[in-house]
Amino acid sequence: MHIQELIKAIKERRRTLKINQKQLSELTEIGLRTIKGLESGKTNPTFKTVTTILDVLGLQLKITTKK
Amino acid sequence: MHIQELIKAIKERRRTLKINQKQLSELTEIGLRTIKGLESGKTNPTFKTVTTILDVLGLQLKITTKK
DNA sequence: GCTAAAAATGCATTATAATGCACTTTAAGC
DNA sequence: GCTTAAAGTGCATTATAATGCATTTTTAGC
Repeated sequence: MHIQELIKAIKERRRTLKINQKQLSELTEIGLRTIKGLESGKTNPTFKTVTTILDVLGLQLKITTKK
Repeated sequence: MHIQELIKAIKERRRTLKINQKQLSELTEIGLRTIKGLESGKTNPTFKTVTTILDVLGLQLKITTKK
C-alpha cells in the first residue's frame, strides 16, 4: 500500500463518519496542521500519526505477504 | 496494529529470508542506523520508511475495518 | 569461554515531521 | 454570485526521524 491509498482511505472514512479535519484533530489529539498536511499529501507522516488516525476512524493496518 | 507487531514481523521476515540488517539497509537504501533504530524500537519511523522496508521483504500493509 | 558476525548504543549533524497562526482557496447551500 | 464552513497553503519554530561513525553488547559456532 502506498501513501495515496492511505490518504484516500482516511478521507473517505472521515467523510463517511461525517467528521471534519478539525474534529479528527481533536479526537486524535494530533495537530490540525498535521492532519491537513497528511490529507493533502504534503508530508510523510510517522507511523504513529497514521495508526492513531486510523484507530480513531475505526480502521487498522494489517501486514500481509505480497503475492 | 501497533509498532511492536510491525517490528516483530519485520525481524521474523528478515531472518526467514536470511538477510541481516546491513543487507536490508543496502536493499532498501535506508541507513543502517535507521534500520537499527526501528528494529530495536527506539524510534517512530515514517510511513515511507516502513513501507519501503516491508516492500523489500515481500510484505505489505493493508487497511481493514476494526471489528 | 574464544572468536567473529550481527545487533545495539552514544553522540553529533542534517533533514524534515509536527505544530500554531494567519491567510487563501474551494465547496456547498441558499 | 453571496455566505459560510471546510480544506488547503505559507511561514516560523520545535521536536525528532534519518544518518554516519565509533564503540559496546549480544549471539552463534566452534
